[in-house]
Formats: sequence, structure tokens, C-alpha cells
Amino acid sequence: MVYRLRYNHATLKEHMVSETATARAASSLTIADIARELGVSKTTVTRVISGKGRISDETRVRVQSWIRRHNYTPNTIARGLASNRTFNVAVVIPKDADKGDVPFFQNFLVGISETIARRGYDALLAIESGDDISTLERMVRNHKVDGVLLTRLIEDDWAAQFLAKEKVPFVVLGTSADESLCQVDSDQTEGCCELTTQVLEKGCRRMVLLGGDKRHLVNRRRYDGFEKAFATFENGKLETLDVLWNLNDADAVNEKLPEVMKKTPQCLVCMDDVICARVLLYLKQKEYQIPEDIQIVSFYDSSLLENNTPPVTALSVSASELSRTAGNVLLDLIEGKSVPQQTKVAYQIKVRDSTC
Amino acid sequence: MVYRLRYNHATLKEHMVSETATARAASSLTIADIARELGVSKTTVTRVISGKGRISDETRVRVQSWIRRHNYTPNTIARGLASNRTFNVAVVIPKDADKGDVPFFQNFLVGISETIARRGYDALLAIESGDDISTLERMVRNHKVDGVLLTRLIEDDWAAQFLAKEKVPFVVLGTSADESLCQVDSDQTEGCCELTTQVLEKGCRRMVLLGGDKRHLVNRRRYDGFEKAFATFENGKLETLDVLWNLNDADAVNEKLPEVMKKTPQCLVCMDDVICARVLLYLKQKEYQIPEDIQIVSFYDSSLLENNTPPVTALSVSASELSRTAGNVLLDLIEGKSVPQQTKVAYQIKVRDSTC
DNA sequence: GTGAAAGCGCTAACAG
DNA sequence: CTGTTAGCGCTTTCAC
Repeated sequence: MVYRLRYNHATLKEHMVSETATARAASSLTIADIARELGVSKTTVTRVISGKGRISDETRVRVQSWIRRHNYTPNTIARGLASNRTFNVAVVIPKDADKGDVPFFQNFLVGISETIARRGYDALLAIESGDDISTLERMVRNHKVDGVLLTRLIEDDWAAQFLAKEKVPFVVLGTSADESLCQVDSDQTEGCCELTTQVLEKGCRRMVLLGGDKRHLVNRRRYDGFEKAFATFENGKLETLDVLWNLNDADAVNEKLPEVMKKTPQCLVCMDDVICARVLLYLKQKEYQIPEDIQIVSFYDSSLLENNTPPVTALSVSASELSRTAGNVLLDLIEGKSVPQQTKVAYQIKVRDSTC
Repeated sequence: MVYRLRYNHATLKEHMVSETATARAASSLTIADIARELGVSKTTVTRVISGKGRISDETRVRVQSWIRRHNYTPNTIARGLASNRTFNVAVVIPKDADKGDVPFFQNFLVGISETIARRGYDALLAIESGDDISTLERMVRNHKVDGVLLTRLIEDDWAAQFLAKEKVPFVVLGTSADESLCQVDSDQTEGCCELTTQVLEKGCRRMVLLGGDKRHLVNRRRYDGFEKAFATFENGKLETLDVLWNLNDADAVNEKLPEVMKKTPQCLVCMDDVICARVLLYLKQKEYQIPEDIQIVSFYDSSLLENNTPPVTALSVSASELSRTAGNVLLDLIEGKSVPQQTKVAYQIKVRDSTC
């Protein structure tokens, strides 16, 4: 009784259009209705709606006012079928976000949602874990999206490969080794250089860089920034105390850190929040006082560091700004505008209590 | 050159179908292709895909195997246009979630996304703030969703009214005063009764209930549960020490709590996490020790309480279970199955260190 | 059991 | 500047 909506609509429609001159739900008015009522053709109506093509001011106003009065809204589905678009984008986020990243994703979703809404698009959520990209695959195969935004904080090569193969426009968040991808990120090298320089200027000289997987481009970029700071500061007289790579788990941190601390560094520089969290744990266990005994900064921010006691000075990138930029780049790409291969968004240095 | 995709497809298609016998991208195969290749009609193909109608086993197998080999997937948009469905649901979440609720929404989104994916639907994100429901309105008016899930943790009467008017199926999370809405929630009264009873059984007698806005049905339900526990425990010999309402802001808490504490309660029972967080703050300022000086429990859990020192005993409802249930109820509603007006999901009592 | 045909609501040649 | 026409890919009568 209820589910054959279409027929109900058809029945209702005649009454609606003729009986009520003013606005109402109107969820099933069509351009045919408008055309008939106004004695013009459907094409004309389409033209005023899309704004393309030439029409007389008079006709345009007549149609527009009818539309407004009757509260007509186009049927996206039909529009999509005819023009092969959906006005949807998929937003892929990891299922098992690190604890510190949850607020990031929350802000990210808000930002992306607003940005694309402003341009008439909506976001379909694809939450994927690991190498399972079944939701995304279904969305793409079913023609439900015009493009995809990968929040590559997971290993998403599968997704990227798949999308490339299917020729679906997509942009990735972050710094990926694959130069051919359209990426949005902050300038890691510059940011890290600036943060490091700032620490140097405060008088800190004996610094150790604690790094993750060397194969990740983003880590190499961060390393570059760190070295660049030393290379340019006071004409490159200073040297870094030490650089450690591959601190990929708690064991690695616990094993390596004692040696590091023997060198009496003044500041530990962590490549990301996860490493930093582990380092903080170690320091707490050994009862080091931050920042009195040792200062600490991170090249990647997250709520983990923000809410630590003491809060950790970090290089930060705003989720909202990132999402705004990424959203616009993606839509430009979808709409065939030319977009830069790499878009940089501003970074911020959050000076907190872990440094003097 | 690029944007007239349709023609490219048409050109490509012939090659694809005839030249390659095995699977490939196939993003633009249609039932017409299948029908032509197999020498049957489009209707027949539709029948085997939808499973409706009678077809010979032979034909069915033939079609199915072709589909599998060629990796065909139906075009949801076209399906939608023809059958007036989108296989999308809108998930409305508040823009400015309380800090403690962010992890809840994260889990909620994961759950809802999985649940509906299993049934072939996707989730469109509508992030709304306050009384601005423009994204939702656009989605509905543009026929982009078949139904809506309201995570009513905000004042969403606007949304509910709008959806009712537009006759869009929707379910709300939580306990709403409007009995006509389809709601999913835990049994507040029972849960609160059980938690209260548990505290009584531990030997706590002098309890104060600290409540929020009395006009909210959910608060009245919680009150009922609290009173019910006292009424049934040891034949109702005990009485509650005190019940406070309308602790809607920090000022109210700071003003009322001193009197409350003079009555030397053994346990403070907070109606929700926000009130509880304020109470905790007050107690910390006054240097009360929890649970030594005063025990504390909450009728609503959140990460605020879970991560407090000490963690607070609370009545909890799992975001994943809630979302799973809500998702299925919504899809049942959409698909015309009969659903209960109110669906209850299990609650859990999380005993933590704020009680003995 | 199967097929032909008529749409769903909109877009976009092409012709006036 | 406007209308005619032919689809987009799928569903659904209705007839065989």
C-alpha cells in the first residue's frame, strides 16, 4: 500500500499542480509539469535551471518564479542518469583509526561535507579496513560516485590502484610516493625545517631525530626538513646529534632509547605522533621530567599529543583546512578543471609545554 | 573531448564485449549488452538479476555465468530512476559533538556503514548544526536518499518534522517524547533501575540523583528507573536522599552541590556524562577523593567518563550495537517491512573505579 | 517461460 | 531564442 509510491505520486500530481497555486511538499514535480503549466518545452525549463543556453529574460523569470512558488527541486537521479553524474563523492576513511586520529576524522568529515555541499555534492561514507575495499568497490562499480577522496592514513594502494584502473577521479590526502597521484598535503619538508629551526633558535643544540619507516616518502621528507634546518642554521656549523630510523613498535623504542639518552640530548624530535606517544611513555617510566630534563617535539600532531601532560609541541595541519582544500581539488578534478598534481595546505607550529 | 563520456563508452563497448571474453573493468556494460550477446531479451536478464519472475534454470545459469565472467554490475542510478529508489540513506550527525561523544560517533558510523552495506545500501553524510538542516533538506528534495537516520543527540525536531512532512522513512536514535516516531534506544528505565540496584546492593544507601532538564523524556525515564530501584529494594524501606533537576550548566552545579554534599551522600548519581563531568570537576576542586569520600555513577556513558581518573561507573550502550539495530530497522522500514515503533537494544553496566 | 514496449525525469544534439 | 527528438540503463506492465 505504501511502497508503490510512484503511482501515488502520479495520482496526486494533477491535484497538486492545479488545485494549489502555492508551495507544498512538491517532491514529485517534474520539468514536464512545469513545461505543461507554463506552455513551454521541457528544454526551455532545463535551460533556465542549468543556466546554459540563451533564453529570453521574460521566459527565465516566468519559469524561475514558478519553480520558486511551487518549490520544485530537480531529481538528481534522473539528472545523473542522463548526464552520467551522481553529484556524490566517496570519502574513504580507515575503520580502525588510531585513537589520536579520531577527532581529526571528525573534523575532517565536517569540513569535507560542508565544502562539497556548497558545490552541490554529497559525501558517501566508505569505511575500509586494511586491504578490504569492498564498500568502495561496490560504490564505484554501481556508479554511485563521481570521484573519491582517499584519506590515506592507511595502506591504501589497493584503493588507489583500483581507482586508477577504473578511471575514477580521486585525490589522496598525504604525501605518497606515487607522483602520478593527485595529492593534498602540507609541505612536510618546509614545516619540519621551520619547526626544527625554531627549536634551534631557542638554544637547543643537541637534537636527536626519531624516525619511522624509512621507505615512507613522508618520513624522508621530514628528515630532509630536519637536516635542512641544521644545514642552514648559523651557516651549517651545527650537526645533528643522531638520527634513528624504523622505530616501528614499542620494542624498538625501548631498545634504542637508552643509548640515545646516554648522549644527553636536549630535545627529542619525533617524526609522528605514534612514535612520540611511545617515547613519552618510555620517558615517563624512567621518570624524566619534560621539558626540564628533556624537551620533545613531534613532526605530526594529534589529540594524543595535544592532551598529553605536558602537551607536546608539534607541527600541525588543520583538518578543516585540509578537507576544504581536498574537497575543492577533487570537485575541480571531477568537473574537468585542471588541478595541480600536488596541492599544499598551510601547516601550523603549535608551541606547547614540552619545549621551553 | 573528455566529458562526452557517453560516446566513448558506446565506441568502446563493441570492442570490449567481442574482443575480450574474460573479465575487465566493465564499468559500462548494460543489460542490453548481455541480452544481445546471449540472444535473450532485456526483460529476461532483469528477471535473473532481481530473482523475480519465472525463468528456466538453463537461461538463469547462462545469464548468471555471463555476468560473472564479464564482471557486470548493474547501474544503481538507472535502477533508481526506474524503481524510484536510491539505495542510499542519510545519516545525520551533529556538527558540534560534545568532546566525549566523538568516539561514539566514530563507532556509530562504522557500525551503520557495515550494516547497511551488507544489504546493498550506502550512507550519505549529513552533518547539521542546530536548526540548520539544509544539507538534509537538499538530499531529500533531490531524491538522493531512501530514508534517514537521525542521531538525535541534538535538538532535531526540525529534521523530524521536515521528514514527516516529506513522508521520508526515518528512525531516530534515542528516546523521544514523540511516540509516533520510530525510535531505537536502550531501555532507560530498566537500565537505570538495574544500575541503581547494583549500587544499593553494594551497601550504598545515601544516594542523590543529579538530573538535567526535566522536560526531556529520557531524563524522566531515568528518574523512573532510579525510583523503581528504591521502591523494590528491600520492599521499599529505603528512601532516596535527594533528587535535583535542571543542572543544565556549570553554574547550577556549583550552586547546588554544596548543599547536596552537606547531606553526606555516599553516592552521587548523574543522569548523563555532561552533568557528571561537571560534578567531577567540582569534586576535584574541593579535593574530594573518589571513591573513598564519595562514589559516583552516571546513567550515560562517554569517553569523558571512561578516561576520567578514576574511570566512572556508568550505564553504557554500545555504539556498534545501536547502529546495527538502527540500520536494520531503517532498512526494514524503507523496504516496507513492518517494524516496531520502539526497538530496544541491550545496555551494559560498566563497573569502574568510581564505585567500590 | 519469454519478449516488446512504454516509461522513470532529465539532458543534449539538432533543427528551426 | 525555442522546440523536437532521442536517448541514459533499468523496471514493469501486458501480451504471447
